[in-house]
Amino acid sequence: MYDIEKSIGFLLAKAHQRGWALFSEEISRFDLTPPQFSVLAFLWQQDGLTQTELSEKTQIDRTTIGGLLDRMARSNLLERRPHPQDRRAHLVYLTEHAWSLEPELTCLAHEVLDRFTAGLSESDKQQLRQMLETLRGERKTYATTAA
Amino acid sequence: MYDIEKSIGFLLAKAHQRGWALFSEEISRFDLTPPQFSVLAFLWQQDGLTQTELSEKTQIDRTTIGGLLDRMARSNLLERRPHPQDRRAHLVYLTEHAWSLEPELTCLAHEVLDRFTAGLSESDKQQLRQMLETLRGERKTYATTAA
DNA sequence: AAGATTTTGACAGTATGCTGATTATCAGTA
DNA sequence: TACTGATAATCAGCATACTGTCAAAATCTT
Repeated sequence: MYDIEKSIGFLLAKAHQRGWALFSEEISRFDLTPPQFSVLAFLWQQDGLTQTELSEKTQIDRTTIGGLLDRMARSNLLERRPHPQDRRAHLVYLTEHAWSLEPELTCLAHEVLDRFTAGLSESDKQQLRQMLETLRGERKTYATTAA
Repeated sequence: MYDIEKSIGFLLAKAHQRGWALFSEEISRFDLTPPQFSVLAFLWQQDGLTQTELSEKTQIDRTTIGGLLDRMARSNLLERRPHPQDRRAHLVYLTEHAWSLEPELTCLAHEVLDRFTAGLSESDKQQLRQMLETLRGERKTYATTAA
């Protein structure tokens, strides 16, 4: 017997599904999707990365992030500039428009997250974060500009 | 500032991503995907459901489960039979082949889950299950044959 | 019974997310 | 310098997952 309803894999998928749905509903008016918001959030921290670097930071597959950046460029959120030293690579930069959205979207993301996790206490949330980090697995650490 | 790396939504997505990858790797030799395994697990519990009932139980979108069942039928895992009372509906039944896979796949799923959650204690896992249930949100309860 | 509403499943369209192959370029080596 | 291997990004192909639309059939209402 396999009680799928009790399986952490299944529950993870369904919790993720609900989080995605809640967040999608809120950010769709900005023509954004949850992964696109993630990319924005990483680029707000640091701009001018290659697609491969962005792929490693966001843990989004190289081939997936290609199309994702295409759509974000089409929405005037970012642009690709040639890499000065490497003609194979592109550097990804946010547009003024993307920068201007930062305060509002940051606030919105916090609100939605609070609503999503309304059933959990602060210590629950901290424990959950740690457990999810554990499940996420060990990853290479990447040098940050400001260590 | 939005620290996306600490966001429960983001961590949920990445933990889910890793669980999916681990499980995929193991069940791909059965030509199965994680959602397809979920459908199997629900059908092992109860057979002969309509697509809509199955969609509600598995929390997989009506339109998504259509194609999913197509592919599973193509792999000789299930078949659709006409509903005796409702000519719009189909009843989904597992094949002998699907039934024969139950012991092996159940065992494999437990193994992979144990490996996935190796970093967590038993009480951690129980807490995590409860928190994920909370995040998953309240759902309608469906009558089961054996209440 | 006749008309309105709902439900079931299909289809089109779009976005993620992956594998595998390909092209262009870079870097190291004989 | 020419060859070899590695790397950056794209493309094709497939499987989820959702929205919206539709036809057929069931159900409710009058």
